[in-house]
Amino acid sequence: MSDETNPTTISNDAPPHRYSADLALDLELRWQDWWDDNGTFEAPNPAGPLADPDSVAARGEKLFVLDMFPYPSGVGLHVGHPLGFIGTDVYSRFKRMTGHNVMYTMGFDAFGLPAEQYAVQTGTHPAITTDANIANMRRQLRRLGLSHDNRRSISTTDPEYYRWTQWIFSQIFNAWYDEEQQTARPIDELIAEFASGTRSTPDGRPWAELTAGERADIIDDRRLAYVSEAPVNWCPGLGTVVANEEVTSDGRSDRGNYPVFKRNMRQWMMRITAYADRLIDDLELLDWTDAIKSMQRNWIGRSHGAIVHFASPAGVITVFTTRPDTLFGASFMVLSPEHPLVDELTTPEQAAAIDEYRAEAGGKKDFERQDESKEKTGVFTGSFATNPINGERVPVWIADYVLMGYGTGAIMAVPCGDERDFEFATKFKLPIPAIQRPPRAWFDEQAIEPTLDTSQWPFAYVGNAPYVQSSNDTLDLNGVASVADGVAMTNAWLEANDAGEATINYKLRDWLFSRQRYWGEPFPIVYDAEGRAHTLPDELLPVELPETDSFSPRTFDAEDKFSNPESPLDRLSDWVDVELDLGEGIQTYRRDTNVMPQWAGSCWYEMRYLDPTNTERFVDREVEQYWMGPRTEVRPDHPGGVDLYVGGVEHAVLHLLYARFWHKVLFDLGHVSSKEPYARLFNQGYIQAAAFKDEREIYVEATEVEGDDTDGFTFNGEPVAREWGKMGKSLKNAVSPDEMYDQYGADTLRLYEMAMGPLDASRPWETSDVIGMYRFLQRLWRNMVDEETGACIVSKDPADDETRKLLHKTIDIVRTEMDELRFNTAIAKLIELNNAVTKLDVMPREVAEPMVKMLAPLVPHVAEELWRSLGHDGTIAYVEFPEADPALLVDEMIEYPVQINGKVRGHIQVAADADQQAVESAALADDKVNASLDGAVPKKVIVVPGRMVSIVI
RNA sequence: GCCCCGGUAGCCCAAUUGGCAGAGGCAACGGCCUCAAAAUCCGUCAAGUGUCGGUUCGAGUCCGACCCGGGGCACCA
Repeated sequence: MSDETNPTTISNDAPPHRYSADLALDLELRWQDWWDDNGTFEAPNPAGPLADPDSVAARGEKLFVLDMFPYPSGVGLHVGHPLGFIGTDVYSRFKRMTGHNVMYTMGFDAFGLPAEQYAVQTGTHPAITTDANIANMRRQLRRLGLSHDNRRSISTTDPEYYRWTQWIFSQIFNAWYDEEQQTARPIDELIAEFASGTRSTPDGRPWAELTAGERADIIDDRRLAYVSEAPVNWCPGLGTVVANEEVTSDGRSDRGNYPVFKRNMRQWMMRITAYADRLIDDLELLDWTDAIKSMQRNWIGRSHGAIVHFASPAGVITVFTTRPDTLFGASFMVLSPEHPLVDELTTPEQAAAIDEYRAEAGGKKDFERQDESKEKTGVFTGSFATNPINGERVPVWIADYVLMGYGTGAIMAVPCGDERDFEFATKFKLPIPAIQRPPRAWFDEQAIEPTLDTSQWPFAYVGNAPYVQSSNDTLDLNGVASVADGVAMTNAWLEANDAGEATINYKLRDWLFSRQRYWGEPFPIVYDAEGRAHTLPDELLPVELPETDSFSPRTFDAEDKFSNPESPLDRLSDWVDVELDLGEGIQTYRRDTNVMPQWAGSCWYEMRYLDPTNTERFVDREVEQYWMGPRTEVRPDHPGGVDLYVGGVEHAVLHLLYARFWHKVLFDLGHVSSKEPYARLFNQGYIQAAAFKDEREIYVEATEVEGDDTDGFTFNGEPVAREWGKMGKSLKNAVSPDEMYDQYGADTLRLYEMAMGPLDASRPWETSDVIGMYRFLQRLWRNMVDEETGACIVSKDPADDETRKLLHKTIDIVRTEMDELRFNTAIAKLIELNNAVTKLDVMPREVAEPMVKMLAPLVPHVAEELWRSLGHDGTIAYVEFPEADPALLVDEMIEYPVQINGKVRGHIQVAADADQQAVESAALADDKVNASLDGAVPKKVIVVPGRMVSIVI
């Protein structure tokens, strides 16, 4: 952009004290320094190293405002990133002015793949690039004027931080889940129960008779963090395993988009499934959007049902079903091709077909098998099982529509009531006995006569309907009114006959917690000569990430699913082998060479903000209680946690689920008083931006595109197509905040981002719109400061009544809107007030002072400057926010619109305290109304007090 | 296919939750200033609320069906 067309470039004759980008730059940098020098935004703690109890008392009610933990990216910020940060800053500043002690800071989630991949490419140690990226991001954020308590900023990569991440891991490792008490407990208590005999061992032998190894096996099986040989997601392209939550629905890694394969491997797992019920049930206590809650419920996937045992030549086959009441209709069984009983069930005649099918299924990725549109396939094993409810002999098949990873990996097929089973039965000519009589309407819809001959049915009937052919000697469902009753009766029968029982099944799997990478937290684990895992004692933490030049895991051809992970730490034998005394005398141990996933550091970071320098504990108890303790005055079952958590919706089932899980473990073990980390969650929208593709479908630099909607867009004279997408490098449509600072200053950028729409809505970025907010600040400035001399020009004369009323109405609305995070409407009201004052000859001080206070949260730099200009010392940050005088909010006269049959036909002025009869009389006396009535007699007159009059004729 | 959001002037967005469709900003147009222009300033214009139907004295708002856009889930037994 050339200087001639830059709207903010001040020409030579511009007044010296006009609010310009240069002036904004000057005062913004000055105030940012001032805030830092004076520790303006340091929040006092009630106890611990940052204790300042007097100040805590003086500040008022506590409030913890939190942004989602940012990753310090190497490419820097674009204007889409700070949307939420500006929102939390405005809110924090507002709350400080309304009597709150606000906890507000920001740290960096700095472990992870991008820094490591960059290190591999450039040979620079990830610690160096990470530090540089953090420094750059701190600079960009500081330039925005965010009111962070900088003493509390942390990085997950700092050994003083990950020391406590490792400590928490040790706590989880040394804990087990007591299903009866529904709580995690220290593992020592489990050992004590076994030792004392209050809990019997799995095989019943006394604890004292077990070998050390047998005892350890029993204990290790119960830990909340455990090593297991289980199917995991192996990603050769990344050279590491990844969690279920990190695999996209098309079977690729969410980072890097590489294929992911199911492989059995020995890996660390976290027993998050123990918390499945509490993670669902406690959603009730949270002030989160229904969208996020339903995503979490969906991911955990709790379904109530029953397991049913079918006898077979290979032993009992257990299935999970949500409809045990349909057991009479189970006419065959289907096992997943991977089911362990398949070999034994397969008859010699069927062996070849089964082998072929299993080889084929095994060669497919999960997502290929889950393609719903594809036709059902399967092979008969040759064996039959026995349906326990009616003794029928049912054929056992295998098919890839049954997944080993859900339920028991085997189903009872009820083709008349399940569409998948119906398709399968139809294709393979298996019997489809009817066990419900569908309603007449259902047959009418299919345009067939009602019949129980299922060969006439086009598909399965799913729903509530009377049972038929559903009885044996001891159970009769025929005539039972509802599915719920049928289920209950069948469950009772199953239990009475040892054929199954009611149960709950979850989609959620345990969390795969180890990664074969370099740039992450090392595990605080060593293995003894028998290969048994031990936690290191707390005094040996942190286990620092060893120095090396070779940060890369061995990666493989992305499709090479038979490759094996090789962690970078494996290669560091000096580090791996370690001599320690863990109570058995000095011995040689081998360190665990995995690192933790990136999510580990973000599972508890908000608590470290509270007490960042504490060397005794991850957070002081009293400090945690103060900032995050349950607020029963808000609601009796308040779970505690952060008061306002702002971030994007993309972490719905990753970070938010993992962090809740860790927090609950810490709660159970008595380390924190809050049972949830984030009491209120607000999902901010995204800033989208136009992106342009040329005819080769390649994105072109958006800033260099010319043209508009109606005439079409061109790039270098060639036509290009517009689309909307998330702002970013890949779409070549990023706008850097630095550009905005140069052109307008940070206050204008802040104001624009807050004014362009509600915080939770996604909206397109329009650089050309930013100038509106800049003009507003310019007008505001001009109303208070002489553009020639820089002198304050507000008048000490009182405001006229009308202006005063407008001021108080504005105060009233702005207070409410800011409290509700509706900054866009608050800004509109402030502009309206300023526009009204602009029309006056002078700005009265009576308006100027409250106006500056109201603007202080939004545009803090210019507000501080004007506050000084108005003759005040110090900062405006803790000045009390204006309160409206209720007497000035009511008008003496009210204008009522008068409707006749729904159309506005006139207006009347009535005293505000007039009763309904008086309003009605005034309406009927109005000339225009009478003219419209034209002699007609009103049938009805409706007076809505304070609103309108409606006449029906 | 299922579950969430959202659809209001050319554009971004308001509308006290059933009460006069407009608060604010951009753009456009006109004017002041200027030799001229930019910037600033002053003023003006603009949609009947995605579609169809219903409830009501009165519907952007409530109900029903559908269309479009964004997000999430999906052979989960």
